[in-house]
Amino acid sequence: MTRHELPKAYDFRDTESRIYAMWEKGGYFKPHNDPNKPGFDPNVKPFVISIPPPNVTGELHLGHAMFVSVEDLMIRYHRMKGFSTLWVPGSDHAGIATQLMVERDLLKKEEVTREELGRDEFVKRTWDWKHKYGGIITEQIRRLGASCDWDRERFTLDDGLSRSVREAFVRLYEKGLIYRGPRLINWSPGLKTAVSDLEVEYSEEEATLYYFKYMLKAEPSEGYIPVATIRPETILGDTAVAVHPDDARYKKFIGKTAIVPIIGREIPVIADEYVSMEFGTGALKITPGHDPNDYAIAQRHNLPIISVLDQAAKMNENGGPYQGQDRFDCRKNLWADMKSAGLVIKEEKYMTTIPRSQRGGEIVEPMISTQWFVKIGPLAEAALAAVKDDDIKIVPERFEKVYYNWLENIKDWCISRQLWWGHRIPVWYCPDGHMTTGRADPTQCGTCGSKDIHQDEDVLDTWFSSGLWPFSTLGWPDETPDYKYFYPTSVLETGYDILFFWVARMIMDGLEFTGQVPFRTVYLHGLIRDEHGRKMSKTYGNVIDPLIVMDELGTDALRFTLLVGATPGNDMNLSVKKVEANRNFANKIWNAGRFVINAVSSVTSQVSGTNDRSLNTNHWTLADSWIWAKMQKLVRDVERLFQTFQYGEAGRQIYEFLWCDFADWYVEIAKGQMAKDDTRYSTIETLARVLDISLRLLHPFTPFVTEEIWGHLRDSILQSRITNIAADWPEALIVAKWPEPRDLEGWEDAKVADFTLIQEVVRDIRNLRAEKSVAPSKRIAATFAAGQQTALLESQKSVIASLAGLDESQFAIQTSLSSKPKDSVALVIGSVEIYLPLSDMVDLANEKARIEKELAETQSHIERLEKLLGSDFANKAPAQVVAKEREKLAGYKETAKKIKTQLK
RNA sequence: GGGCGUGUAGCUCAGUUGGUUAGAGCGCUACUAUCACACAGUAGAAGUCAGGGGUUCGAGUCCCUUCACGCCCACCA
Repeated sequence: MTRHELPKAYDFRDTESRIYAMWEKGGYFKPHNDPNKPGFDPNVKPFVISIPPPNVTGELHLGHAMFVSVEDLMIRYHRMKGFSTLWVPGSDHAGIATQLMVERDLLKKEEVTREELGRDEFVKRTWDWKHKYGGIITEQIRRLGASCDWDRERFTLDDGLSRSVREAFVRLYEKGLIYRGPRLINWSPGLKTAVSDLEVEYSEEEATLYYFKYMLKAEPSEGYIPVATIRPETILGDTAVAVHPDDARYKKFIGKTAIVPIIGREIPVIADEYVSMEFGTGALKITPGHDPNDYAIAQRHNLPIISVLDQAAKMNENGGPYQGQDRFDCRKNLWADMKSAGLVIKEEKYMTTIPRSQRGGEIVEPMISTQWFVKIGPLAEAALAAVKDDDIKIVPERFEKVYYNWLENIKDWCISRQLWWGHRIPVWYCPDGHMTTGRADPTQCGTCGSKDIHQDEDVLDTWFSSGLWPFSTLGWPDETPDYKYFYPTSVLETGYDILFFWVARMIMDGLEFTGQVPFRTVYLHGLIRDEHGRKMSKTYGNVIDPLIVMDELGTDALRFTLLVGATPGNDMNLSVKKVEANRNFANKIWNAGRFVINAVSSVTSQVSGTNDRSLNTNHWTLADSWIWAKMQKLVRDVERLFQTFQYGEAGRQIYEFLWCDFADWYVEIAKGQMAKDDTRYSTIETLARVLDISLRLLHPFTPFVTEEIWGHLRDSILQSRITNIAADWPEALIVAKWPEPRDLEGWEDAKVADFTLIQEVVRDIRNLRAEKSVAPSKRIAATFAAGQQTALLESQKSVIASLAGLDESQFAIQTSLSSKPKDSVALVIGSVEIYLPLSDMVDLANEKARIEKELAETQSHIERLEKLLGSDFANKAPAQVVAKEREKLAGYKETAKKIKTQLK
């Protein structure tokens, strides 16, 4: 069978889609041990991740690329380790975001508002939108190489998940953990809905602090109380003026009556310790309808609550003459009127925190509104305990503190939203106001039997359904085979920015509804910023589009960059340059692979000693032993690093091994070894073995190029006459076995040390040649006086010759020399002296300077080490460490001695 | 106000049980179209590991402290 020549450069465009289709068609993304299929073995360990469901309306951004890279790495690693892996994909209906997008679209295309369409029609249109565009994001996630089980894909509004939501709501309701009532909540006037505390962002901004007079009733001699506010329009909703009980200035006013400016309403002056005497004027206007602190004070003093804003944040009927005005217009007008009335004291610029909507950025108003809440205390306690008791581990650990802090101070969760797109609250009201809920839609009031019932108009916060995600996607509340086998999931991986929004809520919900933690480990990745650490934003124009990056540089390059450039929990700065570097790495893998594959394919005749699948180290050259020892060390290190979630470091080490050890050194030496009959086949075997293992280790990072090359390697091996390669060769790398760390056999350290000396010799000669401007193609003669290393160097003569550009026919290695060869320059490495006949090309004076410089360097090392070894170090440091330093010292001393003889 | 993170080569960053010559990529300098790869190779220059103090035989790594930048949480009008 003839094979096509592999192209010189890796063509990821052609490869990626083909490979992905092959994986999907092969069914490799499915758990190999499926509880729904015959032959299921409950003893096989599952490894499960629920995808953080992207917004169904979303477009792929780097955050998605990050989580897919990390999660796919975890999944692929465990799949290769033999776990029955399941990665559940899906998307989130994203209430507000989606509704807004569809609204905008309708307005643009049909010039129609949702109110004009009506609720049913609007929801239908939104579903149409979802069916049309909902697949885009999942298609884009496939491009990243995500090995999700797409047959188990879920959507937070699909029938099954809607049933989970219903079940969860009813359970909480029945337990008394859900209640409805008027409370002060965050209101978004633009969206006309309540939002939760988490959806409000506070920004430090300059505002105006308005000082004015709160006039007192009765005799004018009693005067006024000065008060300051940032929001004058709320004066209209004041129901008290508060001062500190011990405040000498205002004590006399406590219990008196104040007059609300312009509208003339009478309100009491009260005393409350909350008021700070030092701050502002020391007196506080109390607007319980529009300020959380004032609300709390009003509760204590039984004050009435007056709302002055409507849903669009315009002044309502309590706004007196300002009714109908926008909140900011009212502020201006009211202040002007107060000025005319002589009530104004002064205005001051003031830095303060302004609450803004996370979506849209408009100023959020605290408002009294009737909403649904989850009594979160009991849930939070359990969630707190789960992490404290180590049932759940958070990586990196420092986020546990953040998590504790949030849960310890958590407030009830407002779960109702005045939207149309979402899970409608499953509660029905009769004309008498009785509430009825249930797992099925009721036909009559559960209290009075009235058939005249209507469902609550609100929908649930999107995060209510997201909180159930790890188990709702597996079939809960039914005890499905999937749920029983795959739940709890293994790792929850996401950005630290949604620790509260999502992770904490899943933990609370998981414990509440399933009685188990929803996952064992939380792995938090950082946020991606631009190359200078700035947030990526459209206004800055510094957004990197992962789709474009993948088009231009390949998916593997992007994935490797995100995985290797990041530390868990730390933000990462990304630049296209980095991705380019990793595109080069993919190409390096490709070409190293191409070399090995060609070598394997070149073996067309039966090789003796085949079918020996064990390693026969006796036939190995030094380089063979060295690369094998390095390889095994890498396998051990990668395993250790993976176990501790240090994926970046693992990736770096594989990169370094493949590029520096394997490609730069071993492959170069292999070229020579393959030219000789006695080492040809064992060299090809070693090349193939090392490449195979490297590709396996690298596969979770760069799945496409490794799969492609491995496939060619596999074919070439199965077709060649070399059969004694100890490896399993399944049909695809994605399901190949993860390399198991081997025990050390004892010879490794010595071989590595020997090879390191060869590397030093080669490097020093190359260095000298470069320094002396010897043409790289020129082969030069050499004489070695190698002392104890004579046998070693003699055995590596051709390796040294080819790598250092020596002429093997004029290359002598002796134990010692009676005299220094004439017209030569010398190098000294420990006890090895190297003479190169270059003196015709060099200035002898310079040459002397070079040697003197080397001597000086060596002697400084000697001094340093002698000092070190003369100190307490020798007594107190571990013997091994001391011995290592002693060895070094001996080496330097040897070098110095030899150099000195040169100078004579 | 509380908590956390970061500060290592010109740039972007690694460096997890403290081991004595601090690494990578990019960029820079010189050389090389050699038969895996110029998306490459070889060689090189470049760092008082933010400052100070401490623990230790030994500190980029642990402790204290100062400075700079960033983030999160929090009800002071």
